[in-house]
Amino acid sequence: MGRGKIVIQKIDDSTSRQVTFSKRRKGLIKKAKELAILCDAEVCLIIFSSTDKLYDFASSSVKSTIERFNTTKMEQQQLLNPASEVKFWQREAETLRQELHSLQENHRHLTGEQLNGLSVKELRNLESQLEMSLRGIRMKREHILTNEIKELTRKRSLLHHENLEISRKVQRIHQENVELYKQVYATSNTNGLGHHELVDGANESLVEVRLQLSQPEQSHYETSSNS
Amino acid sequence: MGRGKIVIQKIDDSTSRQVTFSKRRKGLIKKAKELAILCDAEVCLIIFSSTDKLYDFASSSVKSTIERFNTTKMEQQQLLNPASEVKFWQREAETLRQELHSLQENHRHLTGEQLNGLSVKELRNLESQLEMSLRGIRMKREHILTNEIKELTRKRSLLHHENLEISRKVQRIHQENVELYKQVYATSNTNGLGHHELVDGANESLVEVRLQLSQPEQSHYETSSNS
DNA sequence: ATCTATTCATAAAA
DNA sequence: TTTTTATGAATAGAT
Repeated sequence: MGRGKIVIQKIDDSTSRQVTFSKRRKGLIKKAKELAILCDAEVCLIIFSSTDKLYDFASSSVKSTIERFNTTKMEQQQLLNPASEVKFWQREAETLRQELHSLQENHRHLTGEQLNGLSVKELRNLESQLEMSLRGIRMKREHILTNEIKELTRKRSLLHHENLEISRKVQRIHQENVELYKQVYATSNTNGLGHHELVDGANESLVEVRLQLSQPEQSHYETSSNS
Repeated sequence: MGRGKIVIQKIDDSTSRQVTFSKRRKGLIKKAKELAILCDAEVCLIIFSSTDKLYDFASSSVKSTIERFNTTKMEQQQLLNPASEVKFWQREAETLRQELHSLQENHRHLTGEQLNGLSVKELRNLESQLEMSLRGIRMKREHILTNEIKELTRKRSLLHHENLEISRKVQRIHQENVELYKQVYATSNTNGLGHHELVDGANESLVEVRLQLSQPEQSHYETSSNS
């Protein structure tokens, strides 16, 4: 009941996990209260958050409900002790066996083996179950990819700025070289060196500097790092 | 969430109370499970029905959660003991004082005294709160009246049948009287009694019998018993 | 914390 | 109990 269906599995993002915990805890306690009042029941709810914080609710009191629980369990055991402990474990085993069986069957259905004897409705349910799982997996994947893309975009922008900075520096250095050349040309115009050779030399060093500085910090991602 | 809004108060009809208990218990346990999984929390739920039947759920186990609860409470007390027990009770008192205050204010609002300083939205909420209460009370009253009407209808029908039965009996007696008269008339046609007088006498006794039998068992309701 | 578009839970009836 | 259906509630995601 929200903007979209969700898959029931641990929420990865700790912030939204916290928010959901807050909301659902409130809802759960409200419903526990309502059950107690509407149906005249004794209800007790104990919740430990993932950060070990304790929340509880009890229609009478936690202490008395726990005591009643213990008493009831004791009585059940006493009723059991005389002779029928075997019966209890037989029933327990039967329950577990049934659960196991239905789970095995469900597993066979999910993997697509042994689909015989399923009605159209059951097949539809199966389909939606698989679609839900797929959706959960895809959401997770997309979430990871989105994060990676964000990170790459951030790095790209950083590199871009760095490059601009360096271009400016190189421009300045080039300008300085040109100035230097002019000075040298002006003061030693009579020696054997040609005008063009000196200018070409300045341009070469400029190119070298640009190539050296254009490869800062390698991305730690395995994807291509062309920006 | 159902075919109609309901008021949160003990359900009178034991059958629907049972049905609601069944459904809501299931829903509550489902939500407890979801909270545990989604938010990685430890959740434990203990429910005693109004017929003392025990239902429980725990994300790990009831026993371990109760132990953790006790441990946590102990620690809280130990942290409290050294010097700050006073603080605890101060906070407790402050909380209670605030609850009391807000309840008093709400009471004044509900009774219509002191409505100053309330926004339009708050007044709308107040209205709907009162409407809810009214609805609850009216539903209760109508339920009682419906039951009374049912009961009265049942009694009326009973009385009707009884009356029919008696009418038949009276008819029979009347017939017998007529037969008797005929016999008497036939065997002693010469005495001084007139024909009409005897027939009238039979009719009178018929009327008397009907009146006597038409008022069986008084209704135990305080309402008028005209059927 | 507040707002809504959605999904979910469930009251009533069968 | 369980299923069905119409509706009110809870809440996921966005703000």
